[in-house]
Amino acid sequence: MLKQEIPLDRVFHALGDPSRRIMVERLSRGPASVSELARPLDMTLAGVVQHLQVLEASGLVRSEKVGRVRTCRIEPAALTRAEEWIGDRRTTWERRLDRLGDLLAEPQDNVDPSNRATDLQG
Amino acid sequence: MLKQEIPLDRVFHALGDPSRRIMVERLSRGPASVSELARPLDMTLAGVVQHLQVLEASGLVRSEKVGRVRTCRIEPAALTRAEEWIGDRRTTWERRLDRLGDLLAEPQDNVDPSNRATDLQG
DNA sequence: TCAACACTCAATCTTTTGCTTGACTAACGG
DNA sequence: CCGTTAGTCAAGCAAAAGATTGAGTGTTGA
Repeated sequence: MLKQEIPLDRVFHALGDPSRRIMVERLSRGPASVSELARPLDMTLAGVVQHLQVLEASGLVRSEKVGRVRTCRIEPAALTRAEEWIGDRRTTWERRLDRLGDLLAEPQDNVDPSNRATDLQG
Repeated sequence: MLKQEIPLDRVFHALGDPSRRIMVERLSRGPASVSELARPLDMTLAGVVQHLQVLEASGLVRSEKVGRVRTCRIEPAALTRAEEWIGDRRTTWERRLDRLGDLLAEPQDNVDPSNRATDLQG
């Protein structure tokens, strides 16, 4: 297995830096060399390489060197996992709000006390 | 406007910490007090409060104090913005791959040189 | 052949994080 | 009232992060 299931932790952490997000944005438009990634970044090349390492460790980016240029490309799977995590949270609270709505729609008299709205309010 | 457009930067940064993600997970299931949030977190209450501050600064969480208990609840909008950012990246590279597919499907002779696949490979 | 290019590596430095401790305040609850 | 609960605040501290510098390597193109 080449996909060694990198912790979501690293993915979000990697996305937490603005320079790295700019790099990801660029790479979503197509592969790029390290220098290309560095161009918009007011930072030394060495700095960019360090960000690149974080991105690779997070599984968001993959790169390979041919000759003297390293070509980087995005790894969609990692991005998708992060998106899914957020989506899961959304589904959770949406379902909660639905249940809350149902309870409020119910007639006041006829409520099973073992199924109160106690920890649903919000 | 109460929604003062918090930078995506803070949102991703906030999600980059595992303890904070656990807090967000808990809050997506419904509102909670600070102590409740602290329960699964092997950390002092003071530590949790600091994480909470980061979450509030990111717009992911809102809280209000009644009596001596502070009740925290999730702010879905911030989460959605992060999800959308990722979604936008996905759309960008999906479209790119589509264009690439079209080009590969095209007959070799009949290609407009001003519209080459040069920076589409990947 | 050789200068320019595209990195690469290691050391260093500063700032930001994540966390603790300890002292403090303000509700409850009996 | 007074002890417990629930949080708040300010230092302080070790570790991680973001960046720089400077020196070095392998490639490429003229």
